Amino acid sequence: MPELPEVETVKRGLEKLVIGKKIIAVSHDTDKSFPNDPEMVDEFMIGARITGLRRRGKAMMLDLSTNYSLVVHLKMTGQMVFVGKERFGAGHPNDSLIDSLPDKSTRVTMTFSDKTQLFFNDQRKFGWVKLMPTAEVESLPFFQKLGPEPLVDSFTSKEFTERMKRRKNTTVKAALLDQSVLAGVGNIYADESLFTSNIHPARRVRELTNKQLSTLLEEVKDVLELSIEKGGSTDRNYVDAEGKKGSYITFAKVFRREGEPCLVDGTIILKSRVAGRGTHYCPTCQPAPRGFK
DNA sequence: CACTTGACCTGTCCGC
DNA sequence: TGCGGACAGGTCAAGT
Repeated sequence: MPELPEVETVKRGLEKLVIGKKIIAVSHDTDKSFPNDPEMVDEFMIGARITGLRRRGKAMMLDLSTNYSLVVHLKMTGQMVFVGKERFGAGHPNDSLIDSLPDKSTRVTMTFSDKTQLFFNDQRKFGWVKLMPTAEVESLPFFQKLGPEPLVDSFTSKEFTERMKRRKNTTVKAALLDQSVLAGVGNIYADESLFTSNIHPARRVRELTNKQLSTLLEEVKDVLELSIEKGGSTDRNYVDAEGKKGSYITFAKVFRREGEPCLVDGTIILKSRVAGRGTHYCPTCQPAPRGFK
């Protein structure tokens, strides 16, 4: 679920809410979500203050005053939601997700010295929160394999093209979703950027021109930036650090618009399966390769 | 090595 | 209403 813009939105929200707070208690329901040695937690997490937040790809780090960090991956259904002192209470006209936390999807609960709390909720239990020395974070296999950040200025279309061409025999959609090529693009923004690039998702990377690939990178950057502006996409589960939904999905041109008219030429948007994922496209704006069913 | 597929989980939706 | 199956935004292991 959460791709780069969603994780970035959560990170920015948490920066305003939890920096400087002191953790006085932590609990979890399954070790899968919080795979940490209890002694390490006691020594380096309890009593620590949160000093900063970082994002890398779709992962997020909460740095602690002990020189340890909490590395968080939300995977498909993870949420990091802060609950401050003001709650309306369930059933109140202004209630929201935060009024019912913790709930049955709560995997990790952190309590701060001012009695506010941070919840890691994750319906499907794919996500995790790992405590480790800050200096060791980048040695995790996940970060070792991770490609460059698309939104940093130093990332050029030349480098993007070279990296995409390492996957020249696969579909362009599979290459975009490959986090070792580029960090942070998931299913929504792959479909959206391929649409605005007029490239069919099932095209092989090897048949794309350098011009098409540099256009694709520009479209990837644009769609990620627009989505960050809109607070991310809420298709089902995603919420920001305050439990609020993102609005990008209402700007999506193809994602979840199957059966509706293309906003460019009115052709009905189709959905099929490419790279093992539900894939949305306009059959006239994005002509299919030969043999595509 | 490059590439594809299934597994990890829970919940929801759709057809019968 | 209930039941079975397909599907959901991500990654990883194991297969060819």
